Amino acid sequence: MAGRSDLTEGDVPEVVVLRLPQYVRALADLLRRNVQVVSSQQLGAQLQMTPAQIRKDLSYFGRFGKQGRGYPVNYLLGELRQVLGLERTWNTCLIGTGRLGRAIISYPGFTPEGFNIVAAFDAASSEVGQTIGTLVVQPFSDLDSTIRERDIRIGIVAVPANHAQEVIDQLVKCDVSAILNYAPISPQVPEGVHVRNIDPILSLQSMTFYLKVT
Amino acid sequence: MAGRSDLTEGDVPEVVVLRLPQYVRALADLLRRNVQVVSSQQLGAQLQMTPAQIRKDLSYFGRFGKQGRGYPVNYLLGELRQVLGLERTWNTCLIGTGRLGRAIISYPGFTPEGFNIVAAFDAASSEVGQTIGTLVVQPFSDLDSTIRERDIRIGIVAVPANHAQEVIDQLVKCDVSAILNYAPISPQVPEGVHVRNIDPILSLQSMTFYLKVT
DNA sequence: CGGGTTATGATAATATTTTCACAAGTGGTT
DNA sequence: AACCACTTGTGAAAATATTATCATAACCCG
Repeated sequence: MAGRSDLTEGDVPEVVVLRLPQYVRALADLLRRNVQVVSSQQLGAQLQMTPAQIRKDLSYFGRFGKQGRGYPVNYLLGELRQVLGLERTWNTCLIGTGRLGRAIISYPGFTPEGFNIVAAFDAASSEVGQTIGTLVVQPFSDLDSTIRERDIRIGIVAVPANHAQEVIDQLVKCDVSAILNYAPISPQVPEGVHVRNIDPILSLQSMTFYLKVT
Repeated sequence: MAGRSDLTEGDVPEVVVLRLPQYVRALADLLRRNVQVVSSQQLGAQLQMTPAQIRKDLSYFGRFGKQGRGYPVNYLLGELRQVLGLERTWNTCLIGTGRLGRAIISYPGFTPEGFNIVAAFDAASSEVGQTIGTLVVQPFSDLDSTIRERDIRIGIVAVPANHAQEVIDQLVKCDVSAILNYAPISPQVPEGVHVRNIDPILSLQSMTFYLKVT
């Protein structure tokens, strides 16, 4: 017991966890601009939140700032990356190599952030065997063995809506407990499995509510 | 005063508005499967929420159900679509015609939901004039006039991070008050402007928090 | 080296959101 | 016509989340 971490994951509210990556990104920006120290005030202005909220969020994980000064950007960034588990890389697999799946594979933003798509799967035999970038599309029958061999903990789902739930069930069966879902459904998953939906339609529809009046 | 609507947009919590599109989608599914009536219990099971929450949410907008029966699917769907402003189509414009922007244009999911991308803009003169699908890429100098002529109320931002804020500022200046932002930044916008960020990296990073332990 | 300034971290006060619990309505059955 | 199984809508309570406050620590500067 070195005395460091008492960061009890269990009792951190999920809303807080959802905000942490934003802090990480803001801090990385500041670092790039050579800022050494930042106050909750400044961060709050940048992210459009109250300073109090930022301080409260951070206080779940430790005491990173100094009174009268603010937070050392580099140090806080490192600590938050630690907390989020970003100081390593994560292997992911993609399911569905249609138009969307291919766009995801060729999206250059994942790798620099430590997320590697190391396998791609598709149901269509016409897709299987094709090369996309550096990946060869595999059949579903490979799913379980590949996930375990390559220690894949995150699945990215890009299949049509009518197949998404079964694909997600498959992933869960392979002990994948983090799923980034691009299919336009609300997946049902057992507790302990985390899902984030990427769904531009829902986003748009929640904005038209505010537009409709005028 | 016909007596119908007292749906005061102002005091509906935003969390509720964010959930409404999910209800709409679930109901559309049910309708497709020819289900006539659904209870909050069943809807809740499908969406993994509590029945109480669903009833409470719906009650902000009216009384759509019948005791002992549940909600008429078709009727409730129509009402919610009304509430969200989905009984019309919305013109949108896309800014940024790089890899991501092109993928967005060719995504077939927007049109059936009533969101039409009717204009595309890019800063690069090499892009301007090119044809993507049915669109001709326009220069930024056209932004304001096109937005007003075509009554565009929604902007879709797919430019690199370092230009996203200025593009968003531009859109706001053209009175666009709903922005779907694909750039990996936290945009700053005046109040009254609505932003939804599509950001797979943030989504992934908020899941690794729960994975990191094991 | 000490007074002035600043901004944290902790806690208290609000505000918001979710859940609970139940009266009351519905439709079917006997 | 009385009963029953079911489910809504809604106040009230409980749980969460946000914001305000403030004592105190760290730094700066003359």
